[in-house]
Amino acid sequence: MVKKSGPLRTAKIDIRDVASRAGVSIATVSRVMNHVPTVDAVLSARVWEAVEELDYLPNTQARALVSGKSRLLGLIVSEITNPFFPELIQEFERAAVKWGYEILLGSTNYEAKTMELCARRMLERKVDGVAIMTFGIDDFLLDRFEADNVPVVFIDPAPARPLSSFLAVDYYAGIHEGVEHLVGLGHKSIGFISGPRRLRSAATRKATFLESLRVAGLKAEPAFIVEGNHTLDGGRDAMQKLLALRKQPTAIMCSNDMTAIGVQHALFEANLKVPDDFSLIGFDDIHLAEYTIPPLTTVRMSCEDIAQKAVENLLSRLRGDAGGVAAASLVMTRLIVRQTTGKPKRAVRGAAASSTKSKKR
Amino acid sequence: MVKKSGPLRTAKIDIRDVASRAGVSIATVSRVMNHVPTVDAVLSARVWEAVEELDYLPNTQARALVSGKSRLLGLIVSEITNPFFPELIQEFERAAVKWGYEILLGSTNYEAKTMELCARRMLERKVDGVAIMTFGIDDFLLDRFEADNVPVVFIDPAPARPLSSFLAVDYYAGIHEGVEHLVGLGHKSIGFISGPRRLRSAATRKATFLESLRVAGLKAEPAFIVEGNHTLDGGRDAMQKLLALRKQPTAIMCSNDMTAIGVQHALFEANLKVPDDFSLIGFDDIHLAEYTIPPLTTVRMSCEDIAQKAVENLLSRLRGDAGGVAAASLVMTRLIVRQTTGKPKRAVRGAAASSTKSKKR
DNA sequence: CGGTAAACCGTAAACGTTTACCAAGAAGCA
DNA sequence: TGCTTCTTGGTAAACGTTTACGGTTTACCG
Repeated sequence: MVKKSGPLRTAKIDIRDVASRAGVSIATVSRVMNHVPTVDAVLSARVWEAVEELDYLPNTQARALVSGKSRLLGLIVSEITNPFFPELIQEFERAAVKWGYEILLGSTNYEAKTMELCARRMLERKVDGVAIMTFGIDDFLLDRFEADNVPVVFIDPAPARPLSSFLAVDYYAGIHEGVEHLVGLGHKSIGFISGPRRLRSAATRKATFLESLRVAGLKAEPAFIVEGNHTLDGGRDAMQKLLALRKQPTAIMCSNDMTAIGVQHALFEANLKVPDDFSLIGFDDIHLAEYTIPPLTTVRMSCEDIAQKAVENLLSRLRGDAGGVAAASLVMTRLIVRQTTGKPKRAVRGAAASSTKSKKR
Repeated sequence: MVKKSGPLRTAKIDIRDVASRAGVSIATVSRVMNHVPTVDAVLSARVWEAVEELDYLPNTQARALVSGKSRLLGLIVSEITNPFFPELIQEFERAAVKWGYEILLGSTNYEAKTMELCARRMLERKVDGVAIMTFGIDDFLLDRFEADNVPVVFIDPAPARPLSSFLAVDYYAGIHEGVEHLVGLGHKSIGFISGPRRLRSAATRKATFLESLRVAGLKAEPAFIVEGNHTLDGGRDAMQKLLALRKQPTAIMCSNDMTAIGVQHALFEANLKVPDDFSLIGFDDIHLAEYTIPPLTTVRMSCEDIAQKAVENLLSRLRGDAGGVAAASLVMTRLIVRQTTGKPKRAVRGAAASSTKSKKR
């Protein structure tokens, strides 16, 4: 507010300006700014006053250069354009700032080349830790992180390495619940649209689905398992493949919600109804899932949970709590029943029309 | 690849290591890394070789500290969770990396306090320029950017200031096209669901809508103009308000696509059909718009265009091409007709059922 | 009242680059 | 051959912080 501090110099003000205005040394200013407790209260007050008056902002790069800590956390995701990730990013950032960290974002678009670029940026900007929320990473990149002593956390099991750790997701709970729900409704042939092959978590989801089928006493029809890529287009295309089949499943589970929305669209174009003609279950429970028409039954995986656990994991290792290699934290999943699941057509006995109306929330 | 370089030192390698391995001075290494042309080809080759062998990555913060350029562009958006922004961000980043820049992301969530924090981060990290793609910013923050000599670009007209500039969006073209389309179908009372009041671009969209109505010879019914907030929930709530009205519009235009999707949901819940009971037009044309059920008629505003123009604007001013205050570049909008618009119920003469089927793409 | 310990603060040396300036060698010209 | 002019590489001084170290003051105890 005080403007008398001079002729509004265009030159940026630094710690020396603050020091001289407060009548102390730069070391003291630094200590005050870093909340070092051993500085006298009156000096501290003078410093803060000077900081206010001069609108002083410390230079992050100088700080990072000498201290060796950037207070930056890297976050590498698959595709920022898939709504699941913005939700994740938001939570991750929230968790990070709570501890005084900022985030550096990277999006791989499922390309190894881009992943390498992202990793390189993270290294160059000297992030203190990295969360990798997409497919696996080449070993030589992990070597680099290790060489620079930066901890890494993955989603889903990753190769055991000195500085890397992972978050375990209990896919089984939710997915199993999903097929049980379908079986309970009378479905006997259930299709699955997977994610991109390279994405580890997608592979796990598919394997878990297969396992659930087995447990439920159904056997998998290979033709009903088709590969998607976690996008709207991929879901649409995959469903079209399924529709081209002679014999078709009566229900479809999808590796993520975007795929399911693509499926809904394919069905709409084919003039088919959900859940009358096909039952549909997604995965992730993005906010949008509540808003599709009809609202999507899906498996919820809390991205808040994931984000929090990821940064906690990273930070605890930064504090030297070590351990870390094994992941203690388990992320839960569970089924959210909305309106894309119903009895299969062929199984319908009497009350055919009423199945659409069951608005479970 | 070559591992003989020593016992895999955990210490990070710096420019000195490269220099000594290549048998040159650090100045030469620096020159090589920065592609300064006056360095001898054979030395240059030796340096690159050493860089390869040592996996050397320059320290960005040291670089930035001394050169005064961070090669970082700030991007402040409203809400990362609104799919329009990820698409924007992706394009912005693409454009930035093309010129060797990286981006620092900030999301305000429509809160002035958060905006201030974002701006502060940008300043601290010493971004070379900032694009502000959300509501206006407090003057004192602009002062800070000016004091630090960092150029700013806004979307939509902003106060004229030495270092700030803006992108002009031709809202009128698309929105006018939208109401003309509706009028052509026979609609006479058209409602509008706006964005958050504080968002300048939202205010402009609403004003433009009103202007288009006037031009079309219709008069605005105040009760049909309701405030949303550019989210799914906001759209749903706003539509519920409209549905509670005694007399209702036959068509609704929305300030963005998320709002329109919320509206579709509200209509679905009320067991009303689009476009039979209500025609609906969105704004933005996010990728998802093609996938709603039915697919959304909307006004396209190319975020690729916006992103490219924003970084070009920033970079040209960084290069000192100056000028800049006035925005030469105009971003166009145009209507994309899909399946949420049709004749109003009351105006339907004979072929009522067929209107749904007109699949224009 | 003298001496020791504790509490604070300032000086200066890092941190890893870029870059202005200078020196040395090569090449061209008389 | 000797002098000038390029060319090219190296030396060293920044950049804005943090922090180890040492020095000065104050407090406390005998």
